[in-house]
Amino acid sequence: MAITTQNPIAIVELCSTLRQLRQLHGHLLAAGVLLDPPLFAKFVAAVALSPRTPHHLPYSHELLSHSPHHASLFALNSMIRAHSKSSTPIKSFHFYRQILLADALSPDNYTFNFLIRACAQASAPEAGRAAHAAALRRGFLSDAHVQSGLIHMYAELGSSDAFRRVYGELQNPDLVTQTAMVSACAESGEIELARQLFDEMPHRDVVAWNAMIAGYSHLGRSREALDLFGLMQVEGVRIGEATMVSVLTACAHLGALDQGKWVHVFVEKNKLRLTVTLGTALSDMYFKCGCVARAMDVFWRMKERNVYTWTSAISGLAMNGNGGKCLELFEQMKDDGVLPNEVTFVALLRGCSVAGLVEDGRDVFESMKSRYGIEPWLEHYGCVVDMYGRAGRLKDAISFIDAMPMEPHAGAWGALLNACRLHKNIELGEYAMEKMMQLELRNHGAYVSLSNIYAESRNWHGVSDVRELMKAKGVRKEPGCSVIEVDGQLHEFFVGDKSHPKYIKIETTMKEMMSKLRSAGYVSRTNQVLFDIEEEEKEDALCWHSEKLAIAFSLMSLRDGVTIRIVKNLRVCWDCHETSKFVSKVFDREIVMRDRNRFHHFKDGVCSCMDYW
DNA sequence: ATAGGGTTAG
Repeated sequence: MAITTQNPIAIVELCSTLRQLRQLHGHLLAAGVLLDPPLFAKFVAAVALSPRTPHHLPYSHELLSHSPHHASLFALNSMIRAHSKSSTPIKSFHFYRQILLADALSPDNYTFNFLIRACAQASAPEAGRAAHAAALRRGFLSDAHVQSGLIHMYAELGSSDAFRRVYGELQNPDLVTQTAMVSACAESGEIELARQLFDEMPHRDVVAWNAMIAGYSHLGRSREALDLFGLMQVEGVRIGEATMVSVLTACAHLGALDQGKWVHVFVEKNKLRLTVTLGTALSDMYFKCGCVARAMDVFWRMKERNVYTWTSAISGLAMNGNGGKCLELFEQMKDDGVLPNEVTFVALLRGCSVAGLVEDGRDVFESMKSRYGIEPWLEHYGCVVDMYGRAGRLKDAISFIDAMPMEPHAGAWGALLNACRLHKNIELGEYAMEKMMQLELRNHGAYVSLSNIYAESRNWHGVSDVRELMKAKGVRKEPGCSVIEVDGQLHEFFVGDKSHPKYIKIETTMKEMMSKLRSAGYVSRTNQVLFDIEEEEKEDALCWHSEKLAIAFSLMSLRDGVTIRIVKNLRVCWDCHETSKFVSKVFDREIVMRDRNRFHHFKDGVCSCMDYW
């Protein structure tokens, strides 16, 4: 590496190994650059905050402890800041004490801001209250960023009363503080209050808009997030990278491909740099819209990829049923020197599961602990159960559950139950259901799965028993909802929904569609279709599942050859799945359907899931 | 010289 002393700080960013950092340090030392205290402080700060080096934090600590006379307030504040974002935030207090112990130094507003954020990151209420008290004692509570930090911290700690009190005591809250309050209210679920505060703000900058948009996005209220983004453009607020990230998240959640593409064009037209965060959000949006090729294209165009980027891609491939590619990507991730985390393994195991790669999956699960020192979560166990079950190895699945070191959760039994549905094992299915109900009485998905097991084996008594049970336990099925996008406009359909302005035409189209499908050999299995519907509606032959309504509407609205893209909130039922297969053949139309778990790509009468889901 | 908002899975 060629080293100049022109801009030592920028070079820190380029180092990706501890050796390179040491080398750089040696060169700067030899050149006498680090004799200048401000530059030394900057160097330490850059090392501490350098995101690319795994050992940057201990190394910056080492640098600092070898030159105590250089430990300026700036350097120590930087250490507190760096730790506040790390996995060991509580170490911030070590540097806070160092400031207190140094005769020539005393903490300032920056110190407390970072310290308070460290407490939030550490979820440490006692430390947080101590930092709050210290900031008060030293007179820094008038600082907007300290206020903002406190509000953020109490929101993070789940203490709604506390952040309201902090905010309530202020006479004239600054823009920064108001924004923190909006964000805190949204985070604690009080989105309406957040919106009210937001609307009442005399000035709203980009950050305030982003906080509000992210608030909606976080609660899954993605349409409101996009609506607000529209308003933001009307007001002429300058749109930046962070805005785009929030908007892309909302698009991904909704499966709003047209709007997502618009963002992509915007990013390119305005020459926004494809940073890790923005690139990841963009690639993830394409994955969640079922556009694997575009997603991978963005992925490989990125200059830098971190664990989020890789995990998003592995998970995206798994969702789209490309499990083999997941493992390939995992190898490339390792070659790139990026360490996987818990979430990466969830994605990988799901990939092995959908691809039926049982042996690989078992190796992956084993390597988690042995090679990466990662303790599996309940989710990981659930994935493995799903993997065995899906492959038809129900015995392996059940003995895996029995061998779990902790109490199996409802998810593990749920995975087994789904496997029993796929492989038509009533006896084991009933057992799994029983176990599941001891843990989670209100999981409507379990009831539907069990009912489908009965239905597929024509056991009508079983079906009605489940219905009775649901009624007795007061379990209500979440209403099925499908969303499609036509010309950038989102259309939402519920089960038996007749509220769409063009419903009459939808109904006609639907009838024509179904009769064409029937003459092509489609046979319905009404028992399953009707399970989700209320008793009185059962008689009504026109009560269609939301995805069927969405398909009929697409056929009458979309030009020939345009892919139908549907996002569904629940798992797709057998009948709608069958219908989609036939539509793809009879109407020569590709359908991409995202359900609760995965994607179904229908083409020429075949689904990418090979009828296993 | 340092401060706010955002990314992954379920």
